[in-house]
Amino acid sequence: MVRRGLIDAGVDLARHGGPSAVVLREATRAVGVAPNAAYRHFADRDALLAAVCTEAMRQLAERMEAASGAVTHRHGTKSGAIGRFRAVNAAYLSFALEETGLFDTAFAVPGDIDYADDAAAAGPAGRTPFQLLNDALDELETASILPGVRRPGIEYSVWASLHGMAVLLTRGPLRTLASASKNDLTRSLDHFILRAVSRD
Amino acid sequence: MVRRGLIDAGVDLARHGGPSAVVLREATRAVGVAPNAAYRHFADRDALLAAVCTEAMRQLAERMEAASGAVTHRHGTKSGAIGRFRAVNAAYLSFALEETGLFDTAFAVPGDIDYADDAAAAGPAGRTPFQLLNDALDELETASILPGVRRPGIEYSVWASLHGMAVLLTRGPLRTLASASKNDLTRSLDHFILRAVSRD
DNA sequence: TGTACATCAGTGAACGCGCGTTCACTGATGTAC
DNA sequence: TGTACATCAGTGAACGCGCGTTCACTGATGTAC
Repeated sequence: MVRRGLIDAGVDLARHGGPSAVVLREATRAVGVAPNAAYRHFADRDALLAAVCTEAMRQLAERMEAASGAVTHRHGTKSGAIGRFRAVNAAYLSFALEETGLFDTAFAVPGDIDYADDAAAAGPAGRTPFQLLNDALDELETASILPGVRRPGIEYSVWASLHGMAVLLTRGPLRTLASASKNDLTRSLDHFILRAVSRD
Repeated sequence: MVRRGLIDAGVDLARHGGPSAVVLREATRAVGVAPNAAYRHFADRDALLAAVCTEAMRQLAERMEAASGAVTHRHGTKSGAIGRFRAVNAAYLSFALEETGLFDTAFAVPGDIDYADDAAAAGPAGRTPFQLLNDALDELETASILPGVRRPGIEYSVWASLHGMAVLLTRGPLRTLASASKNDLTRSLDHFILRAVSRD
């Protein structure tokens, strides 16, 4: 199916060059089809890009679900809650570092489109990255690590911390740091977040 | 002077459309000069863009310096330290929200150029945004609010939190929120950061 | 079973666009003797 | 004081590029009667 091929080709372009590398003509070239054939499947270039963005978000969700699922401590225990929270955070950052082009693309939804359709941007377990972060924070609260009064809205602050470090380390002024230094900074951020989120 | 005019025109373009709007031909048009005249002053389009980026960073520094300077509490007091720290953080976020194009551009230095030249990217008091954040954190430590053991490297975590919120609110999935909601989120982040940074 | 017709994915050629950049040039300004 | 020359900021015209998109089309597939 050409439609699927164009999206896959777009993802491949995005992986190496970010959202601006998702060039309609190049995607059709990869599929081996005439440039205008794309218009059978997408209204225009932005519609193709939107599909690629959603797919990139889905791959991020997949990574985060896998990382969370790999933590075997029982649900509701302190170690399980902390373990899953840290795993989800670490997966977000490692996806950004290892798949910078896709990470950028996941957040480059064109035009006025708001959140990508939740179902399309979710991993196999049906959860989006933002939902997975919320799940982990809920479990921290259940395990009495995060006080209930501080729970509402804290997902946005945690998300901002992760996202900002991701951007600074991959496209921002810290992008030229050696990877050992980058690891130091992500570890330091991990402590920072845990401290902001934990009961004293 | 044409050079200065091209930079100013570039800043104007960046203000409305971000770094990709810094189009060499458009800048020469604004100055009223032939397109190739730009090559008397810049090696190529990236060199012009780099100059515009540095200028954008300088304007951010200026805003942060002004915000910090407006806090009148004495240096070294707890209220002064907290006041300046919060002022610097708030200035970073309000610059991002009010001058989104310039904010993006400040961090879009092209090619392999690392930090912009510190002197060129500093405000009237000679401090860059990153230095101003460090100054504020140093004062928090002096005022015994931030324990010394936690001081090293914490600037990166604070920076990441601010930067991430800025990106999410201006270009990311939260960009469509009403400005009242955006204010709630920045206030919530303020508490989050203060908690991570304060002695228990 | 055969004929007529609609549907639809893909073709081939072309379009206009604006970009960054290069070329050979002009004309004003400063400087050496 | 005048002449010869170097410097340098800007001109005018043109280049190749690759893009997104439109046009009229072909040919295979399915369907109604």
